[in-house]
Amino acid sequence: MVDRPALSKGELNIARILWEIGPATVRKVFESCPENPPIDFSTVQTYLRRLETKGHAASKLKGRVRVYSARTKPKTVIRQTVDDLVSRLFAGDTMPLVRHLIEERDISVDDLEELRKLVKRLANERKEEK
Amino acid sequence: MVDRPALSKGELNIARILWEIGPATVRKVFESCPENPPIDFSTVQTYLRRLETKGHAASKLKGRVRVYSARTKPKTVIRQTVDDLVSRLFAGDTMPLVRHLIEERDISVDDLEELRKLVKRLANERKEEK
DNA sequence: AACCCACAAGTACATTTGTACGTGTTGTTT
DNA sequence: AAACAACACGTACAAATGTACTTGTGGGTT
Repeated sequence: MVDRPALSKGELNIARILWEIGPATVRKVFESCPENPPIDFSTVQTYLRRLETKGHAASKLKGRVRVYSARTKPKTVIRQTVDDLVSRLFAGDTMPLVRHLIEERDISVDDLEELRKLVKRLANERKEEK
Repeated sequence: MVDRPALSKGELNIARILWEIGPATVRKVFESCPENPPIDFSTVQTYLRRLETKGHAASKLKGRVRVYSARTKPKTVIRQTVDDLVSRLFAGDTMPLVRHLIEERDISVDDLEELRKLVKRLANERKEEK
């Protein structure tokens, strides 16, 4: 498990697109970027290059174009990023963030219901582990 | 509601300390920093200065020392930071992060119980709103 | 053949961030 | 008074980041 350098905000945006659309040329990624804020083709190119440098993407020349693909899974990067956030904002404690999310951000009734089930399931799993 | 520039990781660390210990001199803040990794007194000083520049802290000379105090509440900064994270990692959708937190990070049985109550309470509040 | 286009690859550059040093000033100790 | 300690304040500087331009090359078009 190599420890890759963390992704910056900009890099992360591009990585997300790459995860979403799968292996793609710079142009494809570029075209998948949101219109706003506008971003330059070569900026995308730079981000992809940096992603590769950091080990989060790989690329290969196919004919005359370079095709990039993700080398890290969303889950991994998400975990790293969230770990980082939790440690910085809440001294490593998970619950305050969970509370913040369900209290401060609007969660739909359906989502609440889903949460209820999820909590229940986890509580059960815990019981069995014992 | 002024929109202050976001805090960098380092600045956030210092801001957290300031929130925790309240108005304090550079030295106080410095002494409240974790031993490890070691940080220089003047690094702390710089962070505090930058926090002030960005409007997140205020300071006043008391006699010969400068006393810094937070100008933004944890809640505000937390909201901003989490907003940012959620938008970058999950395209603005809250639930995936909640799921990640309770599934991927170890939550104690007690915390699960607390969550259960919290969800219940919120669900009730929702019902009454209607 | 001459020209144009798309793209790779390298380079550029201002800003932000992490980290710290140097200088001057003012109380404190010898 | 001389020496020192504790700070404020200004400055420094490398690395990371956001953003983009330039140059060269090979295929497609006129």
